[in-house]
Amino acid sequence: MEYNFREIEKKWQQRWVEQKTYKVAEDDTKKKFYVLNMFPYPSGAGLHVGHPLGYIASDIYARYKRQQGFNVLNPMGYDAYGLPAEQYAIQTGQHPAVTTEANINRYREQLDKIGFSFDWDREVRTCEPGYYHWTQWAFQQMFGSFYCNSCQKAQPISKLVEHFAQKGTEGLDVAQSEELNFTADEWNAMTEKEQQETLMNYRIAYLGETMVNWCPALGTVLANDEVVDGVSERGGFPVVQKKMRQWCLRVSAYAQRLLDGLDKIDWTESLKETQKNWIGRSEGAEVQFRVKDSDMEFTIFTTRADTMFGVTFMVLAPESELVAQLTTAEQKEEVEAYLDRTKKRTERERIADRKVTGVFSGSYAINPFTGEAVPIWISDYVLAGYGTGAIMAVPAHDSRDYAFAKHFGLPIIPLVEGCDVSEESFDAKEGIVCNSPRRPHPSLPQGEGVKTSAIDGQNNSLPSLAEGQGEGLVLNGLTIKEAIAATKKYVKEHGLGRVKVNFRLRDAIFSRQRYWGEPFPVYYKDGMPYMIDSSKLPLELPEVSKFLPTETGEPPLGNATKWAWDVQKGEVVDNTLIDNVNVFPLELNTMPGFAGSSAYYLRYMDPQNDNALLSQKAAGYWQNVDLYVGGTEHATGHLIYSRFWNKFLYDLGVSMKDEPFQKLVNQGMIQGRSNFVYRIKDTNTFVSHGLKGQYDVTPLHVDVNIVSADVLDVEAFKAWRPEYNDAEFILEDGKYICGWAVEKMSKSMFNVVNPDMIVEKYGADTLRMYEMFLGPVEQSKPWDTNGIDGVHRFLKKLWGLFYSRTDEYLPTDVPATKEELKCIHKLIKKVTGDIETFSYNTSISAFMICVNELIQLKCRSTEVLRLLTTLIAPFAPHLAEELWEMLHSDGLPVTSVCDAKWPEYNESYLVEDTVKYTISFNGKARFTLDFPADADNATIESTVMADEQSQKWIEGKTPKKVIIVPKKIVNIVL
RNA sequence: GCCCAGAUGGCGGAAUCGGUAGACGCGCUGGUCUCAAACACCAGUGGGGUAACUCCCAUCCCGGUUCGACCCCGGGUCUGGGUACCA
Repeated sequence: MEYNFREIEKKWQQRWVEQKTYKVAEDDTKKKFYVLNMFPYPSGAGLHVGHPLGYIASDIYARYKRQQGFNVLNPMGYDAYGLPAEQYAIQTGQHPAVTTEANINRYREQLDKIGFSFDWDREVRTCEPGYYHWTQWAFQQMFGSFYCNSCQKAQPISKLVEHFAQKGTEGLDVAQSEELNFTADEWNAMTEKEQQETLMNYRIAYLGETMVNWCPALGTVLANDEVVDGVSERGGFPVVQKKMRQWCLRVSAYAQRLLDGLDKIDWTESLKETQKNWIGRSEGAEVQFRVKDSDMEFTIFTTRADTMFGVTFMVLAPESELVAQLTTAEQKEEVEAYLDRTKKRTERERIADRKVTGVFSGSYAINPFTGEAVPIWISDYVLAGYGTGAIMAVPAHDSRDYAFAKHFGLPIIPLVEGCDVSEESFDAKEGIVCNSPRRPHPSLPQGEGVKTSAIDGQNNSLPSLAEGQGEGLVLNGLTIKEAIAATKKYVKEHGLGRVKVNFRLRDAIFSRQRYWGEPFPVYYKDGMPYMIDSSKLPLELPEVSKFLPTETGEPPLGNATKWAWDVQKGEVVDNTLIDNVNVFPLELNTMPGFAGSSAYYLRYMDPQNDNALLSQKAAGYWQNVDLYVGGTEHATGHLIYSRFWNKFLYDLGVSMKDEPFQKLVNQGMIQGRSNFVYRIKDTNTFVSHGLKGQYDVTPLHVDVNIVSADVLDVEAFKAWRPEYNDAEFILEDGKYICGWAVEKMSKSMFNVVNPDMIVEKYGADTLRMYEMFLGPVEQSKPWDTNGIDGVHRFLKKLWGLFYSRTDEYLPTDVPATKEELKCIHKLIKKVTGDIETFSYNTSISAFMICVNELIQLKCRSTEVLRLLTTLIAPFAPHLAEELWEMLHSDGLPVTSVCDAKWPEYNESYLVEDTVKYTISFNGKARFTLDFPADADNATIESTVMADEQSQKWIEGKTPKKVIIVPKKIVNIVL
């Protein structure tokens, strides 16, 4: 009987469905294990061979854990909202729901062929009301919460309102957009609208006026991680900066917790590093600068407090509110021209063109340490969104300030002993501080009302600072680190500013001007947003006549005619009924892609629950994800957002764990292996790869599916495209050899390999094992169908242990021999260890070696074959089920191999009788000798010394040293 | 620019603690079977010299530590990824 994979796979896939083999439920008698894949966006192109890589890896692990007795949750679903379906809808009028559904069905069909152990009863789709109900609910909870810094936790906004009513902002330590100060009386005197607007400053989901990445071509805003090199990640359209009122999530409030949490989870160091950089914690100081001839003051942030004596100018971001206040009348025109110019530049232009630009505001700031008046400039190298949007420039020790100073001829004052700043700035934080304090700089006038900090000649007297500011500061002689600390302390003690930690992580912009996303459960009354009653959720996405923005530039939901909220009835009603008394307009924006993917892992725990995101019981049992498998491209998007989202839900008591994904494995990308043919220029003649050097040729991509082992199927090529019908070929050795290259797998390179085709030709088990055999899961590697025969051959060999070529069923109840047991126990040890470390490729090698050995040994033992079948079940589940069934044809009750207990190896079978030692002289290996496994060092040494071959190498010398490494090597140093 | 990861045969990749390279598979070469091809099976396969045991050279480059280095340390080259005026 042949290994008929088609029949076997069909049979078992059917049986798994019928018997609901992979259905899981909470079971208090078993320990849980939660395996999760990053759910796919169902694109129109279907799956290629790279997509299932991670799913196969996690499926193997899930099956392995199940065999170890764990209750394994291994769900799958679809991230169903997204731009491509909407773009397609705009072009064709086809409703995104329709295309999405069709794509999902295609994905499902493809996935089902591969034999995953998913519990499909738990499937989620982010675009379904039953799912996005809870996305909307979470948003409402964020709207109704603020973040308390002192208790490090989200709190109900009502607590804050109470605090304001009693104490105003006094004693408040909370996350906020800007620092507000008001008294209880002032709060109580505010109108409803004023109070609501004030609360926006604190809510975790808030409506904020922010600079956004506006993509005119897509007609929407994009999050920072959706913008790559100044163009949109999807489509590659230009992006400009624009100020808009948008929903935002106060992710920044959680910055410290997001950073600290990284220490508690089992992710790769490089991914943690990426997140650390993205969060970007920096410790520094905020220092106040007075404006000369004015009572104005402004604050800057610096991490280099030690460079206070090197400040020679100040710079404001063009978008800073200070610009208008500090621009003098005579500079006004020039400043406005500059602002206009910078506003017009797209993000991309700014990146491409790093010219130094800037304009003088006309005002001066007074350095509180030197009393000098330094000019205030405006330049786009300072960002409005970071720190305070204003900096003190120290050209000697910051390369950007240096470039600016050189360009505009501003003074440069070095502050580190022996540093040379004639050509470039000295940015390193090492060396000994000098010039602090120092003599006044001749080109920097003294500010009014501030005493001089002059040092006369060699007199090292302290500089006197602004009146009432106490003792001066001496940094000279300190290391930079010490100087930073000393200055911070001084700043704090003298009320010049405060010590401050800043984060690079920004709040997430949560509005998208799109149709195909979750609608906000929000209506507007008097210009202020209100949440619709949570008992009325979900608020379903309305139908629209077209998917483009309206003529007035409103988002696509502006096209909906039934998109108003009747507060009395608690339902969506026709827009014509809007009276702003009982019926109000609904929000027209929708939520971004990451909204639906931020808590889906929680929903899998209890996917059909209509009363809550999930029950406390389900949450208590499943806790969090034990193993999360997905691509590294989500490092600064999804993996930040969902950690934030989970922490918020944790604060609410909904999620049980502070971190959602305990262990994370990043699967590598599968690249395509493209093939090329070489057309001789201006002809229809193609020359084989080895001879192309003799002609002037154009390489052309050729469909990899008509190439086998780099040999072109010439007839198939002629049939591929009409223009090649009469193509001619110059062959080598009678074959047309193609060139190849590793590229991204994509249609345009004709290198897409479809898993269905592989399954059809070789079977799912071969596909699964081959994908794992290609190399380590974490590594990117090219797909090369050529190697697949080896794995397929192995499965046939495995089958051959059960059926001879003459269709004789081989296994019998003969006792296993010592060699067979040794062989199989070695395998148990190897495979168990490999699965734990995701080294599936080496496990598969071990399987091949073991099966070959068993064939050599003519193994017939059911005992051994049962163990072998158990071990291979996670890798090749269909075949294993079939073999398992055959092994139980003796009348024993047949259960699925999925529940076959994972075996433990017995060390006693693995013990070797003798051990090989390599004998080396002066580190050069010469020969080997066998010793009994329990021989001691003294015996080994004396035997080696007496050995004839050794004597040849020793040549009568007395060895200086003899090193015996257990079971490996004897080295004799002469 | 900064941060991270990596570099081993013709190819994908092995090598647990530093233990004397190249597991396993592909490809290639030769053989068996066949009218022939495919499949299958057997043998060989890092490079170089030799009739041969054996020997020499080989894990990106240079240097170091060690009896011994793909592995540890220092310097450099290249490739991939992240990030980009974050003060």
